[in-house]
Amino acid sequence: MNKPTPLSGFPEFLPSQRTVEREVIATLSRTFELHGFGNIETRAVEPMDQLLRKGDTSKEVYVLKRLQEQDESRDKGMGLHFDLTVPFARYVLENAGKLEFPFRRYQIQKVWRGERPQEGRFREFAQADIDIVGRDTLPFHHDVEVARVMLEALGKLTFLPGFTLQVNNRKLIQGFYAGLGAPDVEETMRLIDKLDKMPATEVGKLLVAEAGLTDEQAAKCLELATITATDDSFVEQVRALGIESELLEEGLTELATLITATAPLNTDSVRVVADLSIARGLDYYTGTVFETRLDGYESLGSICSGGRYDALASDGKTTYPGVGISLGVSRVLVPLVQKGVLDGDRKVPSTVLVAVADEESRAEADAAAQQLRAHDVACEVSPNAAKFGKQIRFAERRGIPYVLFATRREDGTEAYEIKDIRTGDQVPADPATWTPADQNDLTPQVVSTGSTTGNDNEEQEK
RNA sequence: GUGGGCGUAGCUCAGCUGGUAGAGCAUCGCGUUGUGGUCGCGAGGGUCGCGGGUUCAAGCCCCGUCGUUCACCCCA
Repeated sequence: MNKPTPLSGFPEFLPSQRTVEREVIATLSRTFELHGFGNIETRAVEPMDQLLRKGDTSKEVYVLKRLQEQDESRDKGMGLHFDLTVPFARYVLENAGKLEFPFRRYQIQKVWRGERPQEGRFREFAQADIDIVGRDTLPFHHDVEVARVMLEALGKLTFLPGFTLQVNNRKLIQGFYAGLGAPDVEETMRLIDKLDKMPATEVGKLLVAEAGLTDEQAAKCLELATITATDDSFVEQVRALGIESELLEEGLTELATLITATAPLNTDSVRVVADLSIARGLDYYTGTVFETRLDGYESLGSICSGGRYDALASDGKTTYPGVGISLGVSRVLVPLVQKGVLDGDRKVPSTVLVAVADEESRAEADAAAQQLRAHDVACEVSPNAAKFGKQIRFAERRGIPYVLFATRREDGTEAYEIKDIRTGDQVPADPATWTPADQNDLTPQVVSTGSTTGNDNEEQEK
């Protein structure tokens, strides 16, 4: 068989690299649970009509089909989910009678999109979502809550570069555009969303040409989008533009509340900023919207996004409003791991390699290994009785920090010595009780090599 | 889906206007006969992505194809 070529857009990790991903997932899960979010996992597949509702024809869905399918018209069709929000909405409706509202859950799963892969952009990738959904109503303080929870989680991922959480509010910008007299608020928003990819002057031309704005109106929209603030000072800046509408006021109040409430969570590595250029394309968001940039890796785009959707799900009688935010686990990790910035410190979980002096004594080595495992020290027994130098090198290659040797005392009784191959220190040890001095040696650890600043400087110039 | 770049050893790459396939790192062995890493010496490893064409001769030129990558689109 020929060597298989890797499939682009379907990233896979080596065992040591997987350490990084597992650590991130464990940290996220623990933080979410500390805030009372329960975990669910939904099936990989949804009916096509669920996936394509909201007339979103641009979504590239992977369709599921049986190989021997005879009658295609019989099956209404299934596709792999392209996010975790649509399946969650369906899940809420399906289990509405059994869930406690407001219902909060986290979900860390793979999703699939039939797009052309690029850096940080894949066809199969993992995301971590938290959402809170209410029945009929959901107070605004939950918008603040999801932001706080995600900020706390990101802050715990200390081996990653810093984050900037950018917040805006759809009511604010829609109210502004409407108050301005924009004929097509949706289109205006969609074009404003392009500001991170396109110069403001270009967007201005499009606003006139495609959204039907006058030059003055377009200028006001662009001016609004330049406003950023780390506190509620943006309110005055918006008012200074002289536009008034009820919706705008509502948005200003909400955004100010959120920024003020999350400001105390700012640290060196995690920042919250009101950024009025954030719009989030044409989506189901109705209020708060989030995007997140990773310091030094701005070209990845937003690595953690979400917001408020007043009609996450509806069964016709009851409407379920929600607010949530989703971290692109693969988007963050795959580029950093592939660049070698992040990795695990070993290729195997073992803390100890039990050396084998000769095949006759393998049983003793196995017994010593079991004594280590009995008190949770991961270990493996050398696969062969090669020269000890070879066995030490075997451990070193795998990143196993300790090697256990059986020795024979003068009186003929068996004793053990354990060697820390990083320092060369070798001391007597009892496999029944030995544990490493450093607790971190018990499990593989994430190591951050190289710079955490990334290499986006060239791209930042334009 | 549209347009550009690139496919040579496990990895990173060199290979001039066509003339017998190379380097560094990694791997393995020996020096060093049961405690590694340094150093020295040596060895193994290739359908040059695949198919066709031009030529006395193709890694190199031409056509096709597949893979990959970047940009657009869209987004985690």
